[in-house]
Amino acid sequence: MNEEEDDLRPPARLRALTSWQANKVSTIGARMTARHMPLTARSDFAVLAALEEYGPLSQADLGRRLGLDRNDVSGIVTRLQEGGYLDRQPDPGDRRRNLVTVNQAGLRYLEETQANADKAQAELLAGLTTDERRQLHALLAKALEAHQREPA
Amino acid sequence: MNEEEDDLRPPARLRALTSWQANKVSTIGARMTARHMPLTARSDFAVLAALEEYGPLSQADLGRRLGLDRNDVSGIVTRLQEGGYLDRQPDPGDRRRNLVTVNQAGLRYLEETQANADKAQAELLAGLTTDERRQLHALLAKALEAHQREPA
DNA sequence: GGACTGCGTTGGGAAACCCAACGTTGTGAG
DNA sequence: CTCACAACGTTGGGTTTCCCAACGCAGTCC
Repeated sequence: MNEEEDDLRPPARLRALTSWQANKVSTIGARMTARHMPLTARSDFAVLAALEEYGPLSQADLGRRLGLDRNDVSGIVTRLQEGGYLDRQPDPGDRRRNLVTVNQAGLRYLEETQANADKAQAELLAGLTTDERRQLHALLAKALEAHQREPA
Repeated sequence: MNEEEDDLRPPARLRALTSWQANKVSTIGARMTARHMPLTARSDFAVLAALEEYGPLSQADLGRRLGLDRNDVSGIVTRLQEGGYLDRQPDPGDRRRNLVTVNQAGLRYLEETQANADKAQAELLAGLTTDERRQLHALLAKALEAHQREPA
């Protein structure tokens, strides 16, 4: 009967907006992610990846690197600390700061989360060839470059 | 002093994730949008665009077309109705449904929002050439196609 | 020493997403 | 014709992300 089964498409005005597309891709990515891990693991992943790559950081630096607000970083770090994945100690050289350091458990958790993220990623990009995935990645990276110095 | 000013980059593990990129692009898009209109106008735009393109729809159909939850559609439609942008009446043929119809004010509001969305879009994609924008749009569209039949 | 700034924390608001329940209304099977 | 079932709209709730504002404390620069 319904000769146009997949005519359930969003309106053209929406499909024309790249920002709407990006939002949809992001949402679907979150759904794929949620199938492999709790959503909070995304923030954990970001923080742990930053600590692994750049070494001990203050929470403010973490926020700047990840584009997160200070208060959100505070919450994430507290959660990770309570989970035993990192250590938080006042910086001896600047006692305003908390020096945040990953430990072994954190690195293990990071790898585990990376594996799950890769699975979600593969599902998200299922419709694209390897070349197309590379192109998409490059274009998104270039679009983001123009907004490096945004508020955070 | 700081020889690596733009070394404030997010960690490589994050930059490698297309889903993280898409999320960032989406967030920046929201920021650009917020500079031109209240954020709620995005949902308004989606609903009005669907009504304009497909004619009167039930709220459930709106949700399916836009990928929104029924309760969220309910709220948006209520807001738009209170703003005088659409009419909501029980479907005579199926009294479970609300038939939602755009009116003239709604169409005007749609065009106004479209103009603001275009401005935000231009700012979001400032770093890309026209060709790159086209490519990015096509790749995102293709990636989304593979997830047409998702939960909603 | 005093103004200024940065840090971490707390509290809060707005928006999107998702789930569960309820009463109402159609539909289809027995 | 009933009765079970499914769809609709509504309400309420929970979670996450992104912001903004304020506070007390610590460093910096004149």
